[in-house]
Order: sequence, then structure tokens, then C-alpha cells
Amino acid sequence: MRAHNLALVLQTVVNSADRPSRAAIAGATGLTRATVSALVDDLIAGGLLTEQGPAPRNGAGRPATALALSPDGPAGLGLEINVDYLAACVVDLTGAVRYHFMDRSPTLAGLGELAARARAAAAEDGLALAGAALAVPGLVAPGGLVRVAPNLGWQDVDPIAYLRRTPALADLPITVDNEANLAALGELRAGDGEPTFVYVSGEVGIGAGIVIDGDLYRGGRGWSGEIGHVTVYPDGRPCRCGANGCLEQYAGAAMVAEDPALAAASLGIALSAVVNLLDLDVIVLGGGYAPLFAELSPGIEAEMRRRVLTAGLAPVTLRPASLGADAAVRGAADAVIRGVQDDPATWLALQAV
Amino acid sequence: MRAHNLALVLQTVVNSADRPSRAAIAGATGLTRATVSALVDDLIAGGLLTEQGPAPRNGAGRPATALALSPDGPAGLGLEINVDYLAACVVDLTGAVRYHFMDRSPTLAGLGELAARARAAAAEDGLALAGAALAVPGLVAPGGLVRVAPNLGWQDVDPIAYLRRTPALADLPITVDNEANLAALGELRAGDGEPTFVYVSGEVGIGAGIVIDGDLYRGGRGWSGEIGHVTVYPDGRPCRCGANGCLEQYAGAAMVAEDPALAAASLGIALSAVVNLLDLDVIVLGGGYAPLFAELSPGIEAEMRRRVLTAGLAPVTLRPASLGADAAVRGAADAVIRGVQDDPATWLALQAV
DNA sequence: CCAAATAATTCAACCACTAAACAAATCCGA
DNA sequence: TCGGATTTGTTTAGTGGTTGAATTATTTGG
Repeated sequence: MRAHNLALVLQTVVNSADRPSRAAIAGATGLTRATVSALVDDLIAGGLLTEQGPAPRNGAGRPATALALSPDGPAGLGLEINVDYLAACVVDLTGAVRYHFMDRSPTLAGLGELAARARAAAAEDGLALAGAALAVPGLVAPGGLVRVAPNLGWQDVDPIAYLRRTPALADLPITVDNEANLAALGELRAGDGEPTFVYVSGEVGIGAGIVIDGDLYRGGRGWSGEIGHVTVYPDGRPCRCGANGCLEQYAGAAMVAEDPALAAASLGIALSAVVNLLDLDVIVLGGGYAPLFAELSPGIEAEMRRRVLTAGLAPVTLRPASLGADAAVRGAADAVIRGVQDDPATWLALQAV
Repeated sequence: MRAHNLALVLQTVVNSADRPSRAAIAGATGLTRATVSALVDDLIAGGLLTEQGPAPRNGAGRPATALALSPDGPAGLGLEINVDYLAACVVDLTGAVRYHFMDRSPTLAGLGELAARARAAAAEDGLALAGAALAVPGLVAPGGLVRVAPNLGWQDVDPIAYLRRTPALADLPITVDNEANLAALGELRAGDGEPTFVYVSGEVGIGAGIVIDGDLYRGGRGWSGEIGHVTVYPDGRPCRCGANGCLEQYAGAAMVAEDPALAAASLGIALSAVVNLLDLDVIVLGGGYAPLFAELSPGIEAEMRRRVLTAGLAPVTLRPASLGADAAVRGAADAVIRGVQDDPATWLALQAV
């Protein structure tokens, strides 16, 4: 129960636009001021929250002491390995990007080195890392094993085991996730505050991350969002996956450049299927699609108006992503931070030891 | 916390194959035997659980007293209105169907009458109803308003308000849900125990219910699962929804009879999209598809082997539904029962008054 | 018939939240 | 300038619910 309420209080601070007081938190959560005080004391002692100077009141009464996430609290290490680059970034508890490194030699060895450098930089700032998350363009099994990553030429690679061999990372909890999934999480924090949407990332392949009520939907085995292989023309072009008429053949990077109208129509067909099946009312176009949004969106929307059954009852919003190419690394680091924010009790317990 | 633990204990009884003892529940939940005893006492006093005679032991020690859901506990009333029939059924807390009524005059007035008859029959057995759920073949808004039900000719109909006018139902909590959604819930209880699957119901229209980890996925506005309007042939036949090439035009009741091979291939294409997007590994064919399973499944599976990206990594299971035409009513009644099982504390509180 | 084993209950202790009183810090009006 | 009004935050006593240990109940096996 205490664990639950610690999370509740911390989440309230995270989700509130301004810097709430203890009394404001009590009002928002339904807990009493006394309980909130006790919980906040624990969170401050654990370095997750900080008190800020008394805010000026506009009325009678003792001025409130504002509370905010501590920039010195646990940070998240985001990592990404992709076709032509490596990236690492450190995001602190407030969501601010503290460090961002890139490298053009996408090898596992380089990734370990980059991660170690990021950790050292964080340590110099006095930042402790709560963990690391790695974004990979491929299918990731529970436990972090990468089953297939065609564009990396990977098959059954275990990047966690590899990273653990770097002494600087040996003690760090590491998770691995699909690139589009993590990019969707990055967009969740950076975006409009919409808690439910699908993020479509158009790169060499096309992936999607499905966010429902602020949580990533991963599917039964973690392989959701493979929109690139949704069939748009059953007898169409052969795809490298063995099927015919996959979206990837009509809205992949090559086709977007060659025939934007076809790419848009194809995306519209596939996204209509997403909306009909999942009833999502926000679609975010990211990756390579974001800079081409103005060119693509009319064609996509035209198809969706026709093909989404509920289009007449409620509108579907299409918008470009607010993060650029670093969405996945940012999202990876955010995923670590979210882990702490969703369960501060275990972090506090670790600190106490 | 007590509410949570009451639910935890009750769920343990629901989910266990045999009839567990207090000690077995303690072991399964992590609570102490003392706590479980106290909680079980409350559940027995509230009529949700019953003690059964001591089970014979196969070893030393005092024999355990088996616990089971009480058949005299709160029951659920399932209702269904469809194109050519009405149905009502009463399911008790153990999941047993106690009464089942049907009527061939599908009007709201007839539904109220049928529901009243079912309630009277239940009362004669000493069964109290915890609530009612109504299955409707259409789009249901939160609050129970039916926005559109094309095959009933409904538009913005409020069946709850109507049913409440029947004196026998005035005090009953009533919910309304999509027919395919509730049929999926019925299948959840009746089926293999798979917690995650998609249920496809092929009638005049085609709907799907998506069950994830034992819970229905409803989408942002409750309009998920509209697989009937997923595009399979972008330039294909015009559909009554205004689009072209919807699955409904290729795998609806008429087409299944006329050209089963085309229906199967079309279903395979649409279901591949479902699996690619949602990563579900079980697909249940219900409604009109169930009796034709043997004829349809090879064609569906052939398409899915080609079009599901992860088909090579993990198999997708296709199976016929275990319930027939009464899946939706059963599921509706089950939904009510699930409400009690998921939150026994409020039921106990109601009883205490 | 007694020891071992397992089930269920009882009871004191403890943890976390609540409610209410209290102290602190400000504004406002006389 | 001072005292009441007002709001924040803390303190203290009290309560509900869980835990852990001891106790009782009921069987099997030697």
C-alpha cells in the first residue's frame, strides 16, 4: 500500500503542469495532507523530489512550498543501435536530456563504449543511473534476446549479455525493446499529452508503437506494431518477407521519394485498418514521415475518411511527431525513468541499502 | 487494501482448477493463512464462497476444507437483441447457465418482458441478480447509448433508459456492449483458458472481440474490433459503409456460402493484419464461421503463413469457437459475474445494507 | 497410542492511513 | 499596527488490516 501511494504521489507531481504543494497533491489524490507529508518526506529523502522556495500566494493563507522532481535523482540511460549510427543519451528524472552522444560505427563493441562514456559523463554530474534501455530495429523476445533484426543482419543476438561484459555496465539493469515502441514512448512524453495513439515510424522498414492509456501495448510476445507487413495490395509487389503487397513496398523510404501519392494512399489503407481494429483516435507520423507530413497527410486522410467505419462519428487526428531522429533513444531513456516513476518504492529500497 | 485482497482471494478460487483450501490460497497469493482466513470468512458471510466437506488427504495432517464459488451467490443476467431473435440468460457465480430464454420477435418491448421473466425465474431459485448486460450488434458509446446498429435500423437508441421503464428492472445496474465483444468474453470462459486471443464473429456483419490478458480491449471510444471494414482489396466491391473492398464484402454470410475459398483468403488477409499489428497468437472463429471451420481454416492458414511476419518464429493457432449462437448472451451474463468477481468488496457492502 | 504433519484459528504487535487539533505564515480589514 | 481569517504543513491519538507466533484441530503412520 505504501508502495502504491508513493507511486501515486510521484505520478501526481509528474503529471501536474505546475509545481504542486503537499496540499495540492492531497486534493488531487484524495489522501490526507498528513499522509502526503509523510510520503513526500520519504521521496525527498530518497532524492526523487525537491522542495522549492515558497511560491507567492494570491490570497490569504500560509504560502505553499512547491515540490518538483529532483534533477539530481536517478537518471535513465537510453541506447540505440541502428543501420548507420549508434546513439546514447542520459535523461534525468525531470525528463531533461543531460547528455547525448552519437557514433557512426554501429557495432556492439562501439555501443558498449558509448554507453560507458555516457555513464561516466553522468557520474561526473553526480547522476546515478537507474538502468539502461536499448532500442533495436527488430523483433525482441522477452528477456531481451533479439530474434531477428534484418537491417542489422542480426539473428538471435543477446545484446544484454554483450553489454554486461563492459565493466562499467555490469551492474546496470538493462532492457531491450523495439525501436518503434521506444520512439512511441518518447513521443508520449514530448507530444501533446495524448495518452492513446499509434506512432508510425517510416525508415528503411516501417514500424509502429501502440500506446494505450499511457502504456505501451506490446502484444502476446512483444511483437506488436508490425504495420510494415500489413497487406495493402494482396497481389502486389513481392516483399522481402515473402508475402505480396506489404505496406513496406508502397510506403518505404524508397517509394515515399518516388511516388508520394501512392505512399500516402497505401499508408491511409493500412492506418484505416489500425483504427478500425483498435479504435485509436490519434496517429503520429514519425521517423522519415515527419518532415514530409504536409505532403503525405492529405492523401492519408482522404483514404481514412472513406475507410474508417467510425470516421463520421468522431474524427481521427493525424499529426507529425514532435521528436526527430532521436525519438527512439529519448524514448529508451524515458522508459527507464518511467520505471522509477511508476515504482519509486523499489528505488528507495535500493538507496537505503 | 481489503478490497484488493478480497478480489485476490476470490480470483484465486475462480482460477484454480480444483477446489482450494485456505492454506492453498495463502500459498498462491503470498498472504498469510491468518489473513486468508479472515477474508474467506467475509466472502462466505457474503454468500460468495461456500465450504465443502473435508477433502480426503493423501498423507498425514488435518484434511483441508475445500472452498468453492457459491451457486447461490449473485447471478448475472445476459441479454441480447439481434436481427431475428432475442435472448436472455441467467448465469450463476460458478459460471453455470441456470436459465435461457429466447424469443423470435426482436423488439425492445419484447426484450424488457423477456428480461423480467428471466429475473422472476432467478428469484424463484433464490438467486439475486448483480446486474444485467445487453449485447447489441452495433457501435455502443460509453454510457450505453447505441450510436448505430445498421442491421437493427437503430440510430442513437438508449436501450438502458428503455429497459429501466420495466418495473422489474428499474433497480438493476445495466450495461450495453457490442455483440462481438461480449461473445469474446463468453469464449474466454468457455474456451481453452487462453487469456489472449481475438474472437471473430461472422454473421450478417463481421465483428471481432479482442481479449488481452483476460480483459476486453475496447479502444479509445469502445469501437474496437471492426474487422468487417478492414480493407482487403483496395479497389474491390463497394461496401454499404461507403468504402471499397471491405472484408465484409468478401467474407460476409452471403459470400461464405457462395465462394468459401475467396472468403477464407480474404479472412486470412485481414487476420494477418490483426496478428501483425497486435501480435495475438490465438484466433477463434465464431458465429457463422464455427460450423464451417474445417472448410475455411486451410485457406485462412495458408494466407497467414505467408503474410504474418512472425509466422516462422512462433505459430498462430486457429480454432473454432466452443460456444454456438448463444456466445453473446452467455458472454453478457459472464460480464456481470466478472464484475462481481473482480470487485467483491462493493457487492459485500451492498449486501450489508 | 503417540509422534509427525498439515489445516485453521487466536492473539499480540506493527504498519500505514485517517481525523482532528495545532503551529506557521501570510493577507486583509479596522 | 494589530487581530482575525485563511491556508499550509506537522503532530498526535486512533483505527483497520496484515503479519508472525503460538495454539488448537484432525488426520496418517509407526
